[in-house]
Amino acid sequence: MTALYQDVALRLRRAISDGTYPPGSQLPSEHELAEWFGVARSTIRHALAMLGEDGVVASHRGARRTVLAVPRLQNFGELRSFSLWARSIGAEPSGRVELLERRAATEVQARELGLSADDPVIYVVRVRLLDGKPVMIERTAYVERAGLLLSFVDLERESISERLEEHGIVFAHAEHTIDAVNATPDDARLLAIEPGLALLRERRRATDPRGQALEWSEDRYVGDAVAFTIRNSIALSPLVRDRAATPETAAASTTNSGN
Amino acid sequence: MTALYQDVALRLRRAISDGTYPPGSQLPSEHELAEWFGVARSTIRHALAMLGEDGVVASHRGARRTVLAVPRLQNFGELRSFSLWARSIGAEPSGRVELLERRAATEVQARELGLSADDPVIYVVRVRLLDGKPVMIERTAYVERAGLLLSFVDLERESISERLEEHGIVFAHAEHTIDAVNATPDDARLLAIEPGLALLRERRRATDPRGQALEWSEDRYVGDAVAFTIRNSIALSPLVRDRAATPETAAASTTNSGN
DNA sequence: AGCAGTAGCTTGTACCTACAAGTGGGCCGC
DNA sequence: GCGGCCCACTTGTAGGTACAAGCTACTGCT
Repeated sequence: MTALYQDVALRLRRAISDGTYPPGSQLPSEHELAEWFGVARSTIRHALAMLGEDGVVASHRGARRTVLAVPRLQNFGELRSFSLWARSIGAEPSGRVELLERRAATEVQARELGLSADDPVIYVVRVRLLDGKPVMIERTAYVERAGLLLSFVDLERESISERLEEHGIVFAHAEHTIDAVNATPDDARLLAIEPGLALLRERRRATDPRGQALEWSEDRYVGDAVAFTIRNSIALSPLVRDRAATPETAAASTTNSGN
Repeated sequence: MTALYQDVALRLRRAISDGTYPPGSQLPSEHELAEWFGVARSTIRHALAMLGEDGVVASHRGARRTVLAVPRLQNFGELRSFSLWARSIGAEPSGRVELLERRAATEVQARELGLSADDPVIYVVRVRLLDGKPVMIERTAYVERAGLLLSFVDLERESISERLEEHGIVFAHAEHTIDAVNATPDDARLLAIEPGLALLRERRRATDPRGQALEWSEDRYVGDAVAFTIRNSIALSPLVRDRAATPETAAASTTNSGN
């Protein structure tokens, strides 16, 4: 079912996690690993490449691979889904729907979702809670195809993305832009915090496997509740530093209705 | 000099950038590309895998690859180096050193850099400016090996990382943790902003190719000047959502001296 | 003892074959 | 006309060979 190289990668991950190859130590050579696992060197290399992408091992021509860090288990689903993430850290997620309506896309939404002006979107504002404490406001515009399925979802308790996947809507790629904003009076009310507190803002565009946009979201996290972590390296750097939020998106996102 | 697959990847990137294969369109098959470029299919696959890691193309068994987005040129160096990044967006970077001293590592610094308690670090506080406007405070602890070379660097004008690489100190991996904090009075004074303004905080641990820690830094960006962007996908997700800054690091980083 | 040169090991690159798994369009029958 | 089936095409997986490039440890010379 799963590919051989994925199985090998998983077993290597486990070997690193359980201390067989602690951070700072060197891995056996590709040749040795291939012999032990009974696979070709190319398969071992494929598996090790995955660990390299996750920043778990470093490699250099001529020298054996070095273990950089213990692998983190978080996957794409946990990143996109608040519910999945919450449960993975042992907290109880819940949600409170502030707004749910079908309406014409704003200019920003149309551009980000690849729609024409005034095409309809499903707009949802939810406050997300961890163990009953509000930690995030989620203002999401779904394309009609995905959004219409929301009527089948119990938004207060269920994970939207989990249910959508059951209906054949699969989130496969995402682009996240992260900056910091002060809480507006509206934000403060919804999150039960002081106005002006620093919030971590994540604007996210998620697409299906074909690259068709499915949602555009503006999430605001309470600063002392959540952080994002990225690993990168010379070989692989998915993180980009940008200049300034553009004025129109900054202005458009200061109210509930303008996202 | 450069590897074949890197050359192919570059040419494909350019073909996407210049509109030959616009976002949403489909790429030629691996077979066709291999023939056109005069290389093996495995080489084409290697190149396409790189584009996939950058979120530029999506691929699925059975169907041709889809172009997701125009590639961004930013590389690892531009992410680590404020100077390189600034010049790449056409702005003039500069810096103002507020503090530079050799002193014993704090508990946090020792843990992050893999040092023993009271091992010395070189601690630098710099305000970074874009076209003369302060946008970031950088509070960095260097391990002695790297930090001692700082005496050769003109900190007001030059890029630390560029000069260190000339001396054989190479930054190869980094782990970034991003959250939001309100500007302390100290931050506000250094950045010439109002206290309490939302700042984007990036804590960064960078290592050499072997995984040996070189620096631990806490950078604070003015929220409306800089944002970070990440692309990820089901296959590759270097981004991780974390719970809360730990109390000790949050407390330790509220003053100049405590980083 | 100390140093330089080298031989062997290790990873990187490039090529190849073969087959599996999944897509999509065209053809055929109804 | 329309729906279902099938086949050609496309990507994914797994294996292999050969050689290049770079590191390390050892040998042997001074």
